[in-house]
Amino acid sequence: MRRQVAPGTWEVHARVERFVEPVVLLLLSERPMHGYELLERVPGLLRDERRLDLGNLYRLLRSLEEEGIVDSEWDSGLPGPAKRVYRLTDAGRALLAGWIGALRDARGVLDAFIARYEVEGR
Amino acid sequence: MRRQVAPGTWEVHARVERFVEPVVLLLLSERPMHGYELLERVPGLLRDERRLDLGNLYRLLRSLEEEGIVDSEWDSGLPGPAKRVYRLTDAGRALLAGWIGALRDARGVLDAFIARYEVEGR
DNA sequence: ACACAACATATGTATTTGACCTATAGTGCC
DNA sequence: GGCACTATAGGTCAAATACATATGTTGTGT
Repeated sequence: MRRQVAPGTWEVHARVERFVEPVVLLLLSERPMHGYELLERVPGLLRDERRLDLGNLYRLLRSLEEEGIVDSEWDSGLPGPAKRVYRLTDAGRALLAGWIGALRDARGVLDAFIARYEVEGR
Repeated sequence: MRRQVAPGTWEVHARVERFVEPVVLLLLSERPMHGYELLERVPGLLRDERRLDLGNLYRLLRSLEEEGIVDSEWDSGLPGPAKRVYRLTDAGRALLAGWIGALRDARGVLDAFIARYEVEGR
């Protein structure tokens, strides 16, 4: 999140808590997908602000399934090892809508913060 | 950060990790202040997205001082108990600048995410 | 047929961050 | 003196994230 690269220069990364969750939901809302494919596609929405941990991604998927936000089935039809394909449920779609509202709020907070910084002669 | 208030309705809060840090830095960049005053002013920039923990705020201030990002002195002149007044150092100003850049990036990530959600017919 | 890289899912554990709770002491007021 | 308020501080626990390792399958090259 932050580290001093030289005296007077900081490398800072600002990240939204649990942001992988809405990213996974959005991708699954576009079409069903298996974990490994999410692993490849999630970083596109995170924009290298954070590297995705594969262990935590698989854990997230299983806990979302326990909550009824996604469901899954094994797909052994296609080439390669069997994949567990996840799809968004109606509850998942509702949760995604909730996330969108929350993220809009967060953007408002950021806007206000940055604007206040810019007000002062800098 | 999220909880189901009714079937089909989620209450979600999206928060930037460690956001209290840049908020404290911005407030101290405007003028020196003591911890208890920050405790009152920080929530204005957080916009009730999160409640501020006083224990963690004091810990943050002391760790920022250890890193040379702020410095402090006791002020027993004014009415009321003695206060430790913090002011931003040059290193602190540099760190705040780093945070601003990071927060702009985070806002970009949010914009892209929300835009992608809106593209689909919803 | 075999080695090997890539695909795919999964578990274990440490560290960091944040939430919640309690402690302590000075000051102003009634 | 008792009480609310100001002010700083520490302890502890749960959640979130980072880092590391395990395990089996499939496709490709030789």
